Amino acid sequence: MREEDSNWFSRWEEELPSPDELMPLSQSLITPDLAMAFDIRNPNHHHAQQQQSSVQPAPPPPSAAVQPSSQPTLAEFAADSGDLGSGAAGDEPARTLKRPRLVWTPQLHKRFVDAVAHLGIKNAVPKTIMQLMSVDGLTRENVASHLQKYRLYLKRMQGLSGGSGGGANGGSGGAGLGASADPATDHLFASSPVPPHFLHPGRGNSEHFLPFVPVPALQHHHHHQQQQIVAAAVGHPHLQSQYHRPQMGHYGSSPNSQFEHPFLGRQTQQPMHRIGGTPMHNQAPGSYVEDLESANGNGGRKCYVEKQRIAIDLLEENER
DNA sequence: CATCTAATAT
DNA sequence: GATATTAGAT
Repeated sequence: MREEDSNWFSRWEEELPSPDELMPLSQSLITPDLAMAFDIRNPNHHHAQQQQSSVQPAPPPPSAAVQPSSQPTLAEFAADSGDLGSGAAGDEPARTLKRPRLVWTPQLHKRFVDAVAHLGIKNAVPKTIMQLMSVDGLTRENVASHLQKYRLYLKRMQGLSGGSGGGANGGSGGAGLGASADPATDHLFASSPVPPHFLHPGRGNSEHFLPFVPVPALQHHHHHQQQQIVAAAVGHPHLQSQYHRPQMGHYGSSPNSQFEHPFLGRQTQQPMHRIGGTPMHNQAPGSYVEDLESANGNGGRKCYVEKQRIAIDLLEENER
């Protein structure tokens, strides 16, 4: 028995770069006004690794409300200029904003996984996932696309860990680091632990937690000035794919730590710090999910999306 | 209309 | 290579 077996998990996240540390070198240097101005001037094409602070998916209400206390929004631009020479220039529908490619950072992906875990495979559909994640700028398509890939990843893992046991990587319990079926198909996915239920739905034990989440309507409160600020990480397709993946034969060590990317965005501002000074951190691989179950499981009864959303936020706070 | 899967485009 | 977008079916 190697302690590694139980250690790799407690540290898996610590190795992830924290948003603050990842802060590249821009972001808050840009004032909201600038960002806005930039936004309008963004003719087309990716090449703009800028993120939108308050991107309105469809209706662009001219609410030029510039909030001085904008959260760490990004606005990371840089060499966005050079479009590919030509392309479609000319028309720049301010109404049809084209957002930059979303970059799924490990943190963002983690939120995604948490959301799926909290919802249960059954309710984990693009729309609900997106809602639970509450990341500004995230669209249903973003999630759908990612979900599609994620499902394929899970499927592959099921195949490898189902039956033979072997070693796949750490076994079914821990999907994530250690070994992936194909290092060429999943990079990101390996950065987040995969709840066991994902691998065998209807197997193992607990059927599921959330029997059915009504998910009626999320935040439809009349006054919602909570313009989440995103921050979805966006970047250059080419720039980001510069790093390689020297991870091939790694065994119980630091599998992934070369992930360096933008930051992830948060939503509603939550100046809250630790809770009551109870650092109950270090959750075991299995207990991290259980914690959730108690929150929404049978004992907890049905909860509203809002609650779940909060749950995710808190969870992240704890696991940090 | 939302979702899923596969294929294709950027 | 990672995402986005599309198509066709459910």
